[in-house]
Amino acid sequence: MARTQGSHSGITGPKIREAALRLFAQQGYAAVSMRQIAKEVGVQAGALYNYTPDKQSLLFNLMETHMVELQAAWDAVPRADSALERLRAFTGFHIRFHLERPDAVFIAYMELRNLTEENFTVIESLRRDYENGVEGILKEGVEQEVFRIPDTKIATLAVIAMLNGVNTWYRSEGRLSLDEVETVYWGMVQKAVSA
Amino acid sequence: MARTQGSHSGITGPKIREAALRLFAQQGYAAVSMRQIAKEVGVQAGALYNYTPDKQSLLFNLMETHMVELQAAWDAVPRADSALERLRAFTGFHIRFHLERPDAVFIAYMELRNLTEENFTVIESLRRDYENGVEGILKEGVEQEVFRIPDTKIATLAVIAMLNGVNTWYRSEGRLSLDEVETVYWGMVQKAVSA
DNA sequence: CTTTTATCTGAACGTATGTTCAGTTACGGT
DNA sequence: ACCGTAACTGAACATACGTTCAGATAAAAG
Repeated sequence: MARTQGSHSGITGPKIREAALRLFAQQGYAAVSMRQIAKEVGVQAGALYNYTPDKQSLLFNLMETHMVELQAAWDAVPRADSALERLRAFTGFHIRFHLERPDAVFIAYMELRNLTEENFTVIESLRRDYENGVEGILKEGVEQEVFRIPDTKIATLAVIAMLNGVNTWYRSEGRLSLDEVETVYWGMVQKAVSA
Repeated sequence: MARTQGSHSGITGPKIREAALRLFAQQGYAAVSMRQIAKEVGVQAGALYNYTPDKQSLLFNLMETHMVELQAAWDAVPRADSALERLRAFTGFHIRFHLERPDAVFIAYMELRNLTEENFTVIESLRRDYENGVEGILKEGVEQEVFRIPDTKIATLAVIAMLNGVNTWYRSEGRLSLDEVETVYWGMVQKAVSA
């Protein structure tokens, strides 16, 4: 047999990416085999190669898509009037965006070492772009003397690291609502950079 | 040939742990083979099994040692008088301890998913102990109204996440000295939890 | 010097890996 | 109704994996 009933090209591609995303996040890129992904999709391993040239491209594709979507989503957030308001908007955005995609976030941070050198360069560049956006807000706030931080680069990384931490513990059935989490974190971020 | 010249048991064991630590951190547990570790030590793969029952134990041993040492080192830091001073001491301690062992830190945070269920439980418990120590400081500060934070558990995780971020960017040849880094982070931590 | 023992080699075990490809099937277009 | 082709199978490829073990060797013990 070949080409099982009801199989359409438009459905297998996404299914592969979804399965790879979940499995890579759960077990790690190196620990997941192409056969494992194929099984999850309901297909033989060879069929995957109609959708990706190799395993590495599959990983890179997932990470690049995530980073591009992240940047696009942030660009789509209306630009607030003050640096303080922009930082608040960023805090909320970052938390929510990351909590909606725990697997992609996990992969984007943990599987960098499994990327080819060229692929790594691309992803790193996308990450730097995103970080620079945040640093821009901080710099502006420092100039206007609404923020006081000795080093905007470090502060940027510190804020992002702090916010990323949410993904390690937040559970939607948990004690706090998303709004509460956002409020708590905004309180800390705001104070941490305040003048 | 067997038992090459000058080989002593006291030297191969540590060499294996060092090689495994470095390789696991660089490439990930699943991506590193026993033969690769053996090559780094200058020995055949089979010889590793005189020092570890299997690959999993090697990983677990590294992680457990790291967590135990972390706790012991923090316990050895003299207890400061006020909650504020204790938090400052913790900030400095945590940054320095982690920067001295980037590989072990990386593994302890990234390879949890490659642990057996029982092994995972042990490591998680050790981590919780460490976190609880920090939360104790925050709780005390809140009671004495020197800190104001809506949720000490979240604040604990946020502070630790922020501090852990140092390891992703700090280079000893870089722009800032260790003391400067410590000062900058302490400034942010202090403000973030301040009343 | 002789014996014991810790340490390591080298080969082998069964299994799994990423990837390729000739062949097969079911769908889309005519 | 027929064909062309996109989509998939199933087997095969070379290579690598974790682990075991009989045998070899150098150091330690007597």
